[in-house]
Amino acid sequence: MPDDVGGIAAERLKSFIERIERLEEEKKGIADDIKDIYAEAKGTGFDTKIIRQIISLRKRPREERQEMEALLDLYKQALGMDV
Amino acid sequence: MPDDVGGIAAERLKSFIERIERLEEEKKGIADDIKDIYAEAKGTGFDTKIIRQIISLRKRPREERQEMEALLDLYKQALGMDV
Amino acid sequence: MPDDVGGIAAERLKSFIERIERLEEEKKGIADDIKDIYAEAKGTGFDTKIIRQIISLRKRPREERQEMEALLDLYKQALGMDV
Amino acid sequence: MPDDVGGIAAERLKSFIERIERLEEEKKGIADDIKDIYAEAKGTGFDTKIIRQIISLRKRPREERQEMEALLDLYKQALGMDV
DNA sequence: ATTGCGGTTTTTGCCC
DNA sequence: GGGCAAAAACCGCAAT
Repeated sequence: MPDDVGGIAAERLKSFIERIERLEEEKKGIADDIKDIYAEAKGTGFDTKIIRQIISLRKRPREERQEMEALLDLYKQALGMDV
Repeated sequence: MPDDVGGIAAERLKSFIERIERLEEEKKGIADDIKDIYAEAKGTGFDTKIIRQIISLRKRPREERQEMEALLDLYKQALGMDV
Repeated sequence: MPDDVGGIAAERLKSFIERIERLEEEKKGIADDIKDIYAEAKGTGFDTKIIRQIISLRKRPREERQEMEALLDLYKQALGMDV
Repeated sequence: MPDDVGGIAAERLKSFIERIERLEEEKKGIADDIKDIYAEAKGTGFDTKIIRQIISLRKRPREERQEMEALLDLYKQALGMDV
């Protein structure tokens, strides 16, 4: 562990932190852009919640999705909920 | 809500989603870059948990100042001082 | 607006705040109990994520649920996703 | 995973869910009580937003102290001081 | 009255 | 798998 605070380790630490902070700002900028698009979509009449669902679904492998649905059905059945 | 699925609304929807997905990829790319830096820092011997704490602490003062200002404004408002 | 800080208004404010804080503690206690049950269910082999979905579904009126599903299908269709 | 839907697992699942739902109702009840107090405070002339801020500020020091202690521990750890 | 916004709580994903 | 940070859903408020 670099413990010579006055030496090079402190510099490195500072550098790491600043690089991370810089990237986090960029990340935040993009997040804001995404938010803008959702707002625009909403303004056009779309339901943003559904859009989020779609995007979420497109991320997951179809197989996994079906597995979760199957499990959900199973639980519903066990509870006597309408199948 | 645009319900002519085959028409222009579908195109718009597709466009929105693709724009969002594109930006999310970018965002993920940056998140990965950040991860890499943490890995590098760890490889250099730093404790990433501490680095996270430091970054969090550095972020807080910024937010906190804004919050305090907001509270001050609220007090002014509550006291009937012109805003 | 009660602005006589030294008078009864300050007392009332204090009282409100303490009552709220007391209730928030209770609320947190219950939230912890809920967490415990999820943990127990998980320990018994259940999938907590699905349980959460079930509970969420049981909260919503069936009609509303179907509406959302219909909208989701519509969007999927518009995007050419497997229907 | 217990898959004998008709058997005891279904009973257990049902039991877990009902216990959770019961507690969530209680929690909601308390949340409503809190809401009522805010309403009462508002009716008395107080600004609820300010009250929320105050409660939030009062909560913070508690959490912050714990956080600082945790950070201190981390530093000790990072410096190789026996934990 | 309706809708957008801010803040709070809940859920999800991630790293260890 | 358990704890922690980020994202999303939810709710009350305000402004129009």
